[in-house]
Amino acid sequence: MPELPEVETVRRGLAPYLTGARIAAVTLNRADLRFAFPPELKKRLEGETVAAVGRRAKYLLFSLAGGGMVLSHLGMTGSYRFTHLGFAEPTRYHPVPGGHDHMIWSLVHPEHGAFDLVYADPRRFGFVDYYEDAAQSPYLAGLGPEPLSNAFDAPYLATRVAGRKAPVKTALLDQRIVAGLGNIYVCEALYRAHILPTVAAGDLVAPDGRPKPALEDLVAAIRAVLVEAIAAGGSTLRDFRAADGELGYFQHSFSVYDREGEPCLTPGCAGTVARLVQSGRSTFYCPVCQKPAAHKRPDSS
DNA sequence: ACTTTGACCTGTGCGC
DNA sequence: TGCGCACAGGTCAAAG
Repeated sequence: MPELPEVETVRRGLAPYLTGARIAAVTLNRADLRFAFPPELKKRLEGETVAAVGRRAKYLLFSLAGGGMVLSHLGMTGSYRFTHLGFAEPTRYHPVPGGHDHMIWSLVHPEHGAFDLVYADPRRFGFVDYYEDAAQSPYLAGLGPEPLSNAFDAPYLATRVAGRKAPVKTALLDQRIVAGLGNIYVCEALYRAHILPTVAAGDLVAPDGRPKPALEDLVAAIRAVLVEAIAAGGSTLRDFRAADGELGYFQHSFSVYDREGEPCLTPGCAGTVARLVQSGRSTFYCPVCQKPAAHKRPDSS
């Protein structure tokens, strides 16, 4: 479910309540998610204070005042929510047996009082890990740059995909090349840049190693879709605060994703959105206005 | 070294 | 209304 914008939205929802909160108790309702909970997790967290809530790629990073760090990945169906926020009296949340509320932090915040943070994950593709030092996490090692950072630009991307025959769709899903994109936003970015998902990634690079204009378009499109999606997620945070709801999912409208058979939304394009399978994942695209890499932009001469 | 395929799980929506 | 099947936003390990 969650790609970079969703995880960032979760982070922004959690941060105001978690930062400065003391973790009074940790409840684990099963031994594992995708992987086993670290054996020391409960002991290390109880009594600690959350210093910051960060994000890297699709990972949430809870930094503790004592120096440790909790890393959390939401998998496909993971979500966080608060219960009892704003209640005058501390009230413990008791999950339904057999449900999907796998981890609960009972928190006390100087401003917000006592409340619970609940992690739910029906498919259990998510996981939680703990490190004394963030640098120890193998999940963070080897990740590509954040797509919204200055380190991610067309020349960088050109160096990473030069000579690669893999489809550009596949390359963009590779977290070592760029970190945080998933199936939806890759489809959306390729659509915006008018690039066919099946194009070999290396075809976006000129023989001299510099990015072709199409690759520059692609980088700009990636940035734009992410920025817009984060902005859309931000609007759901108001609802979340008001409704004590779930963090991890928000309604967002997509231009091509999951629109197979519907008309292409590009102005003047008469195409119909098509679906194909690449590396076992659905790709949605417009076969009319998305072109091979060699195409020239309308404004180029 | 590279790329593709299966596996991990449960829930949902569709066609029959 | 029920049943079976295809499919789901991610990642890792194994197989080609």
